[in-house]
Amino acid sequence: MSDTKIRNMEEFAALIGISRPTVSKYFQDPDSVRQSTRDRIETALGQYDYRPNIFAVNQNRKLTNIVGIVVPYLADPFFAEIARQLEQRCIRAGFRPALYSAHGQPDLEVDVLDGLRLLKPAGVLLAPLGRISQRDAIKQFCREVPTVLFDSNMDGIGAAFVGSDNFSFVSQTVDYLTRTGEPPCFFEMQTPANPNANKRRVAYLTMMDQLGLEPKVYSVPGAGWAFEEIGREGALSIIDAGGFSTNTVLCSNDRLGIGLLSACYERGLKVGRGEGCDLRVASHDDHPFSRFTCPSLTTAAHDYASVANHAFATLTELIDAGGRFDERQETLFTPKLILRSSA
Amino acid sequence: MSDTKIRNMEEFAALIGISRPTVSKYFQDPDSVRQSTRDRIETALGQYDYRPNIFAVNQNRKLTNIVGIVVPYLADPFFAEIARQLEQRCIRAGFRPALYSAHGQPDLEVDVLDGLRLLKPAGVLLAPLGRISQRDAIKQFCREVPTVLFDSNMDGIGAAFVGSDNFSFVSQTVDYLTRTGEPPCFFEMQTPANPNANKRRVAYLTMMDQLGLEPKVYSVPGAGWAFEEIGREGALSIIDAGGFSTNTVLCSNDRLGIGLLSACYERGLKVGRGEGCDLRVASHDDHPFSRFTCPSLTTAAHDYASVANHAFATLTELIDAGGRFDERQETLFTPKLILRSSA
DNA sequence: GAAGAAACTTACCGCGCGTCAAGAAAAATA
DNA sequence: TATTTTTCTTGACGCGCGGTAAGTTTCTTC
Repeated sequence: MSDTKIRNMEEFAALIGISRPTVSKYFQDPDSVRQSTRDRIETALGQYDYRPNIFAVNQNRKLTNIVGIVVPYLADPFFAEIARQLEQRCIRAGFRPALYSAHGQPDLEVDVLDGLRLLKPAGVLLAPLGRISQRDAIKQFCREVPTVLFDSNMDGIGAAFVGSDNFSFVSQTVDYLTRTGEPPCFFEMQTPANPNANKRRVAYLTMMDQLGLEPKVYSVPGAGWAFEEIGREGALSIIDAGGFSTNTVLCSNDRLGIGLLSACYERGLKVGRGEGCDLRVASHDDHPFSRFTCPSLTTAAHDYASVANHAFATLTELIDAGGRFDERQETLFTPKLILRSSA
Repeated sequence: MSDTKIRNMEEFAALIGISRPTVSKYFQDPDSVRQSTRDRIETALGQYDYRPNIFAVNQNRKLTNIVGIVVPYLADPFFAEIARQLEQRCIRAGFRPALYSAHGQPDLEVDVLDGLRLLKPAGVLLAPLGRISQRDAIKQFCREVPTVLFDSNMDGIGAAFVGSDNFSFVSQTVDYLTRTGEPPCFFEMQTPANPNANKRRVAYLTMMDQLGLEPKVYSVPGAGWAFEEIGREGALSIIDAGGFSTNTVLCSNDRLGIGLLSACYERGLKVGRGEGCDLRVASHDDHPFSRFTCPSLTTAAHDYASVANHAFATLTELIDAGGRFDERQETLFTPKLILRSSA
């Protein structure tokens, strides 16, 4: 590696005796130049430390090779995990991923999108906050930037949506629980941040109705993203007020479930499906930590890999199609029931 | 909000009857123009949807207002949390945070830094992978870009380091555990990814030596970032081989501890400090979920807020100082013992 | 070897903004 | 009002690259 400082493409081209336009062509598509010149450029790249100036490159492009990834709350391991998978797919496909979190705040979500728009990204993978999102701002953004929504759907917004089938989540867990013991009551947040929670409650009510069973929903107070704490506090109240109506609790999501397990432990309730257990607890999402809870959490798992794969594949399709689909696509993946020890 | 599309600063300036250089000055420092012109510009900004082109702006700057934040593994809630706090401080201070994860891979860490260098960031907050980092590449990066390391120190690299005092972590937990029961054995990974783990082991050995007690270290096999799984598997082996040498286990970090708790539960060992408990378990970090484990985990907590505050403050100092300190600064914050039910 | 195709070179403009110098206008001070 | 100071305008250049047109060289193909 030579120490010669190269200031721009002109200098780099001169150094290896090739014209700048040819070098420029190479950087946009290495296959677009003759093999021999490609070799010369690439050996030079090994010798000298030159890479095109990102800002200059992107200034003249209608679109950059940046792909935005926006999640509602990155400190939630579910989103961290899905973001991780999306990022790696972007990198492998030659895009530059730019990862953002709305930190649970609708105004920050808009700020993030505003900032992202300036980057002229080739496309954006967006998991919106949901219910509290500033709908119009997001809609406007999606009109201007090729966007695929994931995890949380918003009617008519974005060129496509990729997520998991909330009804299937609940139908599988309810089915399993009713087959193997008392029918479940449903444990959720009063004011859930995203629409999946509502769909899950509706699915629960529908399933119970279909089975001819009496539904019972516990909506515990609390807002924000501290789900475990909300679940824990809510469960403590319920337990202290006499407990749940059945010995089987189905949580809207794993993080609430983790809080519930914590409350049960604190109150000396034994959770599980074996002899001498007081409560069965099941949940949804397959949160990265749900297999390490005590007891390990029976849950229905997102197909993380498929969601990430398909979301990214849909985005590249969308980009190739010029940023527009004739029809909005919606893809739901079927979750998978994971039996562990809690139910 | 008018629908007139504004293509550049020239048009925007013309529209409000101000010269482009003046508008440019405004965007670099709103206070640098007369109040009356500032008002005219800002009312226009409310009416029309114009913002300077990021790429064009940054092309002519030696440094941008981008602050890079790099963590070794974003799906680890500890890093997600600290990254979240750093990001918000950047935003509040008017920087554009750019968040990256090395996904646990040293080569990706180098790629991330290479990509970051092209962005000409004002500064970078870097938590390196540690032991497996490509030291020379990181050193070179730090020479070129004002960088503050956090969480994981690397001798002589970066202008400053901000982290937690590993010795204090361990001295507090060991002290507490020995005062209140049997002295602890130490539970760790064989090949820890980052240097904090080694410091904690050394601190344990030192403390035990000072107290005149016999140390006992369990180094369980495993590499990578699936700490819970590694802790769980390792603990299962130990338990099945006859158990720990004392009834008190001190884990190198909370994620290993979570795995250990999971193993204990599975084998029917009751963890806690009360009557009828088989094992006391304590740990370090105050992982976001450690208060929801069963039982809740006694641990020593990072002072997240102080680390984030001071790391960011140090970076702004560094930037103001032109990217160089006379002397490398190291700041360690004292962790805080958090007593919960596991020990 | 000639003809045609492919790949290259040279020369130039444009992108949107930072920045500077000179001069004009406005505001503050005397 | 006259003078100084501050702020603004005009005009121009440069940043590093994308892109194009016309001409030249190199590689195919028969």
